[in-house]
Amino acid sequence: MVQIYNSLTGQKEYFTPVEPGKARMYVCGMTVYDYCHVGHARVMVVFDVVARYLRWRGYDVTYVRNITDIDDKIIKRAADNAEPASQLTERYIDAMHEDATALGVLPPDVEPRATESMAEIVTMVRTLLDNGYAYQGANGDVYYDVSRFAPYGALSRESLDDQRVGARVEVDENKHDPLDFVLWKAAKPGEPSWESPWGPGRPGWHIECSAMSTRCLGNHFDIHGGGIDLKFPHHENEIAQSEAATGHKFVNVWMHNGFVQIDEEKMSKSLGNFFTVREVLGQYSPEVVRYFILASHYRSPLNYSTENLEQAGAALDRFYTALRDAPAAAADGDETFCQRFQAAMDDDFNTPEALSVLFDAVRELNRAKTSGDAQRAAGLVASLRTLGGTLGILQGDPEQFLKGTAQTQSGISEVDIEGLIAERDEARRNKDWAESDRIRDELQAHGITLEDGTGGTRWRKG
RNA sequence: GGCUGGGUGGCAGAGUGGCUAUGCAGCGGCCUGCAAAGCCGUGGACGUCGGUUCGAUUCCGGCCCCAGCCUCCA
Repeated sequence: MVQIYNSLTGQKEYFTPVEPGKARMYVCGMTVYDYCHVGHARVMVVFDVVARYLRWRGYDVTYVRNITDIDDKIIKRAADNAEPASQLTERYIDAMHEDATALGVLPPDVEPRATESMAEIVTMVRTLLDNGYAYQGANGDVYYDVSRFAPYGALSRESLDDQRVGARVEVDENKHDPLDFVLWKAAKPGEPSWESPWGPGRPGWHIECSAMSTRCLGNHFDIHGGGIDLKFPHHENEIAQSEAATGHKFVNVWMHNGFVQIDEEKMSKSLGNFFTVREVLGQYSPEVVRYFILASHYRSPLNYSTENLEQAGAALDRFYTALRDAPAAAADGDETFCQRFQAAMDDDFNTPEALSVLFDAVRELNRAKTSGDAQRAAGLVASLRTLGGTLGILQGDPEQFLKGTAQTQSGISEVDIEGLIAERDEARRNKDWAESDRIRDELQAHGITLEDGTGGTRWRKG
């Protein structure tokens, strides 16, 4: 059985869906006013693996990942650019989809946008007002009254009083309590707005997720995920809004992935120490980035460094070297490795452990290849490709992966490489080892490594 | 100050009350013209102080240190 660490209870729990056989999952996606950075990539990859794995385990998964396409930052950025907000968001939504596709992230089943969910948002705000969980301030904004929701603080495990002690929120005379938060924000002149019973305005950040998730998945669903920085206040507020509005339990399992860090510090837009996905993909293949993310457990911090990216590349080289020259995958994989892999993944999606199982399979595959046991090798290839598939890796052509984008990076074309190899073959036939080694060194200087095998000489990057 | 997670061998990173994690790097061997790749073998670890236990890196407690949240942030 799959076990998942539930942030709400602070422990691993066996996954028991609301509806047997189904898994309904909502993940907080991006606010689209800029390019995705590696932190966003981590969320996308991590929950992509959760969805893939649950499907592989036989669940009928509905995966919803929203897009926040209206908020203060978007408005500000659009104003700075002197362009309509919608034009700005369209551009970054396209960019996000490109990044996701490059990283092998499968599209979610539903990708709702805040601006397309206004009816549900307004309805939910109205319900909260009608039920006495919200009030309208003198400035026209509608606020959630935190004191009315008794379980407030359950997710962050802090009482209201404790939170007020450390509160850094600005004093706002429109609010009854500093911890109250905006549900509906009245529009200032020139700002994008939507009609509502409280005048033209836009939704607060938290309400849109409550509205979109319950609209797409029902009042009560299985998994809600996002970065750990969303735990408070965003997710805490979602619970307060949703449960107060629907009267139902909102979410069973809360999943939060850890940060990407740089030099032991959180990568974030506010700190400015971030790398965008497209920057990184300019230097490393998407599969390397994906492997780098999965080589750490999703709840741990992930330290971004060139060294760690290089290590991810080296690990994939080993996989693809084993896969190269291997027989075609058999119909069935190896039972033992499959079980070990499943046990690792069942334990709160322990991808590092799962990868170690795959490495053990690699050793077996290399042995089988050496001993000429084609049947065994074919079974192991099947295991690697199927199990790798649930992680979204090892689906490529080995030769292509190992040669990489050597031509563009090393400044030497594939034709030239082949030419030099032919020259070196000639030298080797003449036992001119000096010339042979000279050519090999020359290629190595271009980042090309040669391997002399029984079937001739082959090359790879690295 | 409150709350969350952590501190594992040269690096990355899992895990376990007594038995090899895994990958990269190192060392020895096989293979090779020499290499590379691969295989075989091998060294090296669990922040600190106490406690529980026949035995703790693993459980409990104190302490130290790190990261994060408490304000927009994946």
